Amino acid sequence: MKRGHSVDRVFHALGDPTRRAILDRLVHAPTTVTRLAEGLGITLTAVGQHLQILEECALVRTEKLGRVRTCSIQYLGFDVLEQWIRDHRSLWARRLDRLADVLAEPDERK
Amino acid sequence: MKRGHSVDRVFHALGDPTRRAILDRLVHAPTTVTRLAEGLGITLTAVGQHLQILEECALVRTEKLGRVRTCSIQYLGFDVLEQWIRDHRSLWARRLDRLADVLAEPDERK
DNA sequence: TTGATAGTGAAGCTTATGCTTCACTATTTC
DNA sequence: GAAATAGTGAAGCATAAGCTTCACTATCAA
Repeated sequence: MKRGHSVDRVFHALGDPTRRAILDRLVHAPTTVTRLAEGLGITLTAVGQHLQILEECALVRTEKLGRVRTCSIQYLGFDVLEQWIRDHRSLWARRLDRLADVLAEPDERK
Repeated sequence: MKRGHSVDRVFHALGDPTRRAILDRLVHAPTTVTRLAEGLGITLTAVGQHLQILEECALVRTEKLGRVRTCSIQYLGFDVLEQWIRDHRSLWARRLDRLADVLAEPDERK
């Protein structure tokens, strides 16, 4: 599927438990592809596929030195996520305010 | 797929753009299944399926009165999401602190 | 009571997703 | 240089996800 917008990609990336497990791991310390694969009990290839997705939405950054690729968490993607929540919270709050206004209006019933 | 934990379900639910579109709609005001279907250009059935998922992870609450089901946003699910981010941020911060400690240590090189 | 309206349930279709295997390329290390 | 190590790429596979259609139920309205 074509994932256009960044919000879209971040949520899609985080929708998978294995990818969140990778982040759980990286949040403690950077690590290599092989170590991730060992910890998760999946192949190197599978990890590589997840990493690609995580990199595309700026949740992870990787760097290859020699033959070993080191992965670390990147907070850019998380910011997108937080912004989304903030936006929704503010709309939600505004709606509650409107509701409060209505309720606060003088009782016009007879 | 069996979705066990609530974090798991919330992220999975939010991973789909149509479901986020539903929330975008509901954050402004509660609405009915039919209206949602019209706005999204999909069938009532499809909306019903999405609603079930959104309800299961406490992102939406619905109530059927007569023959019409009214859907409204529910913030319980969002709390799970925010908590997850907070947890990761704090771990991330701790890691940066450790790094800072290391960097702050008196230079022992000769 | 007849007809329209609002939604539900089951089945099936198509595409996406997560994973594996196998072959292959770089790097180290002995 | 030979053997081990770290990772990549292409192909394929099973399952899941998102939809639709069609048949059906429940409610409201004339």
